[in-house]
Amino acid sequence: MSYSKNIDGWATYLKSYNRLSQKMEEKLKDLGHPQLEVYDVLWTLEQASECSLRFKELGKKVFLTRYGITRLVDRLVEQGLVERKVCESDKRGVWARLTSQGKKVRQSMWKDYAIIIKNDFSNKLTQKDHQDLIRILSKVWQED
Amino acid sequence: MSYSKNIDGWATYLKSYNRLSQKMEEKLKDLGHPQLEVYDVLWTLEQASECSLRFKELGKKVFLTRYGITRLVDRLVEQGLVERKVCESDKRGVWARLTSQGKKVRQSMWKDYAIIIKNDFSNKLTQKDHQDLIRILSKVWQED
DNA sequence: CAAGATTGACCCCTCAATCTTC
DNA sequence: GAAGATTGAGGGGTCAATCTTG
Repeated sequence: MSYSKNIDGWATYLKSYNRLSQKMEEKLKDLGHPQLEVYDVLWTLEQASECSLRFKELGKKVFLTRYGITRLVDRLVEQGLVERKVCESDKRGVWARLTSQGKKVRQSMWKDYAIIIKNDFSNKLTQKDHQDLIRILSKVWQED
Repeated sequence: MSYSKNIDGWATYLKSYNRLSQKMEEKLKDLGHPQLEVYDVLWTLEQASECSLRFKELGKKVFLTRYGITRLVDRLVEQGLVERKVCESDKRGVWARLTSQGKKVRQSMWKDYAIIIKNDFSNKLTQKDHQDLIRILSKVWQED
């Protein structure tokens, strides 16, 4: 993948992300934590009002495709990290709600995750690097 | 994920990559192409001397874990894109070699992939952005 | 019929166990 | 016994078909 300078940017982006995220996920797993996707769901719910979101909304906010949401949440329900509740005002919808157990698990993950992020990512960059990176990546992707 | 400025950098990196790569993969799929992982393997082989690599080497150069290599290559062999050959000097090893059909498929993918990269990534950044991005991301990850 | 979610079938990945060759 | 690769079982993603409610 080295046809031109512009392509090299993409190649570096692709490769650095995959290498780094794989390495970090491995560390989390070795510490007995769930995958990053689980963290993403738990954290997304915790940020929401009353720790609740409709499946539809949750699917949009999380990185996963909407296909996976039902089954992923099912697993979290089995583990007691999330509750589900049919929406009363529109019975087509379903709410997912973070349980107190779910909050504990997220906090426990964060304790290690934060250290990993700092060691493998943040501490390798200067403040200006961070600013530049955010500015540049925001150009190729904007929040919904 | 907004505990501090340093964490925000990671969060932006994570989210931008997942959103963008998902969108680009979708476009490739809609055009009837295989997944990016397949491109990665074909291109890695094409760059190698005589379009051949040992499985071990291929697994290291590609983003995937080594676990997936046997089965992924099996699929590519079934599709006639790759050949396999036992290594004569060390019969524990196996060589994977890109076929002419595999070259054609990679070129066909690249025709569309290059356009997608330019539209969704390269053209949104300045030359300096590209340089900065490569410089920054190289700090968090160095090639083997 | 549309929206939201679930299900079934299929595909692929993961990991540990295994096989062959060194 | 170690290195390189394969296999089987189980987990999980993907997509189309389906079900329910609006």
